[in-house]
Amino acid sequence: MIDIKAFRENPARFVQGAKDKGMNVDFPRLTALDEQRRNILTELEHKRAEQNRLGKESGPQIGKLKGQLKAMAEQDRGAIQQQLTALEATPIRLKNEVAVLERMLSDVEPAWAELLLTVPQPPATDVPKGAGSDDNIEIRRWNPTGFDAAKPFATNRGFKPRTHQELVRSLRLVDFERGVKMSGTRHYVLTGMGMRLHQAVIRYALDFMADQRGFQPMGIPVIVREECMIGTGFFPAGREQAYHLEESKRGNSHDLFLTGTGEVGLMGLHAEEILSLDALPLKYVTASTCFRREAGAAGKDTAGLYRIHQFDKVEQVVVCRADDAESRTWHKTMLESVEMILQSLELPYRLLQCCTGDLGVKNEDMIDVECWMPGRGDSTADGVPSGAYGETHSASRLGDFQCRRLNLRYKDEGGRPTFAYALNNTVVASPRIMIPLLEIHQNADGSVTIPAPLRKHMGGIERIEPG
RNA sequence: GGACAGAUGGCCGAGCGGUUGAAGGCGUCGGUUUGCUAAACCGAUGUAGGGGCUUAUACCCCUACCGCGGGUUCGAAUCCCGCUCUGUCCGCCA
Repeated sequence: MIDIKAFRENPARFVQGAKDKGMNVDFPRLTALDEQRRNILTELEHKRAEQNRLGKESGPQIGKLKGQLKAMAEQDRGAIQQQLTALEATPIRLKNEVAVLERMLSDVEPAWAELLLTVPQPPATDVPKGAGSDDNIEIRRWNPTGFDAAKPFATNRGFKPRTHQELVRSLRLVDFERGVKMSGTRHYVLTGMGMRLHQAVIRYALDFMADQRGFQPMGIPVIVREECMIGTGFFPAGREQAYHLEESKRGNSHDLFLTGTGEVGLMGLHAEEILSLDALPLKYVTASTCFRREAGAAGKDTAGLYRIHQFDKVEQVVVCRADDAESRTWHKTMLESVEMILQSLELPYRLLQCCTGDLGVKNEDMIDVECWMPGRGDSTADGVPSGAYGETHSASRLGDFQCRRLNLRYKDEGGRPTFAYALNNTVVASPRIMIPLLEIHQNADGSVTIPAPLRKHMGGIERIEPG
């Protein structure tokens, strides 16, 4: 959520920000509602102040007179009753006026709040402008020794690559048919060494973050209340992306939602809290199952492990002081962890600075990491895929957008409660990462070499052999 | 699933329908005293919104907040209704 005060002072910044992100927000309506709301509020507060003043002045008198009235004989009550009526006239008038204003407020307030939630965080000033992912700017590439992703796989390795779909079938790592039988399209079953490879990479990433990078490992709920989804900025915009458990229809108090990323659980942890300065920065890492409906992605990446409804992800999150420079430093540090892991797995990758049009509602700066996947891309004349980079990671800086919604604050040096800044970044998401893992490390004989760091999590084997 | 009990500030814990943003205690911060520490004493110590003043802090004023939402009343932490949450006991259970 944006700061409404910042919006009043400089609406142009938010209007431009939404425009650069390619998002439509009814700003004139927001301005109008905000003004109405403020005017009503001001008047209401004046009336209430008057009420309070009278309550102290004439209130006790009224009470005394009412007491006298009770103790009196019928015929003597007239004079006192008159006094009472006079004393009560103004408070009763105020009461009615307040009621009218309150009704007016309840007309504008909900619409105002709802609209405010839809205003996106403006992109950081140095984020390149652009319409969509085609305008993202490559920052750098990395290749393992002996492999150059700029050249075809066959040139690098001396044989034609199999796609991950072919590999998981011949190596019996994934059973798509039974996955679909049980749960429908975009579902799958990990089998045998497929499950072990999946577990190995998740476990390796979590351990790496905990042991080498000082992040606190957490196990968090993946079933959460709506407040968590709104607080982390996934709702209302992404409502269609989340699985919805309609518990209220079964007589329970709250509906629940399956989270699409561990970020929701990690950020929800300290919602509604005021942290002490020395508690920061929070550095959390979690491994959690993620659920995505992939609404609106019909027909896209339908085959294979690329786009699926359920997967596991190791996610890192940092909550730090409201300081732009500090947030940028953490952004680099988090990405460095990702690069260390990808390099240790010997996967070619590149970093992309996302342009304004590719940002979401909640982030002001985002860098995507794409791994080279030999089985992706258009097929060449001989029917072999050309290979292409595919997104495997995403690292976002959110400013205070998320913490503002979550009401997550800390006491700054001067003791003032301040909304913290938040960042999040994929450490590794599997099975998607298994695509480059299998495709890059495949051998001419159809086997796949397991990168050294994963072997101890796979019973010590070095290769997955066909058959 | 059944039966009870409860929800008040950073924490514990009082609170008659009006003078209670809320006693008392603890904690924290500042000060005094003191070889140091400790103790003692004095003072301060919630959040949000709006306004004033200001270059900006500071400061001043107003409003709201005693789980949440309604209601009664001239006036609600206090009375009434609904909801949520927490705890305890019993049952069931991976």
